[in-house]
Amino acid sequence: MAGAADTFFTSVYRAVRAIPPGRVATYGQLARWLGVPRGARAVGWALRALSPRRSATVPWHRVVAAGGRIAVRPGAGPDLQRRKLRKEGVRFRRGRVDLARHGLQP
DNA sequence: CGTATGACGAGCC
DNA sequence: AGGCTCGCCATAC
Repeated sequence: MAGAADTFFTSVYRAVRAIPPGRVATYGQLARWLGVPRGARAVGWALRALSPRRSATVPWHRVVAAGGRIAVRPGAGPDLQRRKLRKEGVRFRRGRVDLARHGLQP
């Protein structure tokens, strides 16, 4: 059912939207969902391409790097993302998300 | 169509 | 533990 409009990017956004509040997913995990086990970087590329307007409709802050680390993004520090997650009740452990507690499959 | 890019990940030192 | 290198993938040019 993947039409021309249903690109990899679109799939990524849809997957990210499926992440429930208070939980997080890693880039690699999302890549697996999309059927591309080693496409973590591609997922990152998709989120990077997210326009400010679009980012308002995609819970990008629920996507973290392996080990619960906050990936370094261009033009913005990790503070914003940490704040958003914290607001959803996500706990941090030495600056990293506690995946055991907030991961998709706890 | 070949090269470069990047919000990654795993391995190695 | 912390930092560097290499591999992978989907776009951009």
